[in-house]
Amino acid sequence: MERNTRQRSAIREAIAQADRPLLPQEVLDAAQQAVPGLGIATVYRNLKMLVEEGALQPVNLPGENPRFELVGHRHHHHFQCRQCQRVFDVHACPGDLGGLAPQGFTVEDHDLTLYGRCKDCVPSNDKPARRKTAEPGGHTHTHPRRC
Amino acid sequence: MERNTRQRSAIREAIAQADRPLLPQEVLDAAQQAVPGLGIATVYRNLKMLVEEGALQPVNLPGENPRFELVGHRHHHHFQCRQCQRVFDVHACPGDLGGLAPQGFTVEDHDLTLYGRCKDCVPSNDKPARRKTAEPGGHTHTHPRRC
DNA sequence: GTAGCTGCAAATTCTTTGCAGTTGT
DNA sequence: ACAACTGCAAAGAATTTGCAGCTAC
Repeated sequence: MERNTRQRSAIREAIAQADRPLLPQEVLDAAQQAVPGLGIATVYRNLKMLVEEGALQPVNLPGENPRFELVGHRHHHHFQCRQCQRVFDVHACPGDLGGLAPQGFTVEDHDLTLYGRCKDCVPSNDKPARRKTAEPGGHTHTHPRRC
Repeated sequence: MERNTRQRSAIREAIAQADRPLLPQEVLDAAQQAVPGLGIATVYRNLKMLVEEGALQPVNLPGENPRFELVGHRHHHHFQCRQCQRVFDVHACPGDLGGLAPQGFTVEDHDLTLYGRCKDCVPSNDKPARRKTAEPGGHTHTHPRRC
């Protein structure tokens, strides 16, 4: 049976409080406010459990490590700010994209990511809104051109 | 100055021959046909160089390790087969998506990934077309719902 | 009381880097 | 000749797993 530990509650709560998908490290930082001794392995284990039991859903963006958010947000996409690197939900969708694939291919689903500046990082503002996740050396950022 | 080694030629050639973006390991496998002793570190080093000099571009899909393809394909998107996991180019685009983001957000670019079955993996066929990249244990596959 | 959970440390996977030897030009 | 390049092995970063002790029920 599944238990209700301080750790699990703190992790679930950290994600519920956030207004955007969080990285495992961000979940750890937030949940440690409530449970100081909390370890990163426990965060990973609980994120996996919570996803499996349907409480959370992973948010995978191109070239980014997985983030996590509550389920219940129905089908939606994401926006990543090029300045502060944070990710936000976008509750809009271009609609049916079945016609875009080559002949003979069957399209079942799609993922869409928008890039630009978030409300807190208007183009003139050069300092990130809040913290900026340290840029891992190996990250090759794709900068897709305009359509 | 930049040199012309057997290794670099083999790597460039492997990618030029492929009809789809390749993972570093796939590049290694292909290039080793021409240069048996080739090491994976050399592949990574050359992929990085070739990207920096503008010969290659990285292809990042959600939750996937980076793949590489030749540049020159103008703005395009990608299709991943749910059966064989291979990735293909899609030379179509839904167009302007600037209207989808929340108030105050500025959209500069976008990434789109389609999921479904490729031509070789029609829905009735349960065996992957060719090789299937071993499924890394940690991979949380997002299965976005229909729009 | 005991199965489930936790923290720590070791293991994995993917990628990068240090180094000594090799090779284009 | 000599700087660029290569293979190997060690180092890194993100994530997973083994294990002995802890704790919710």
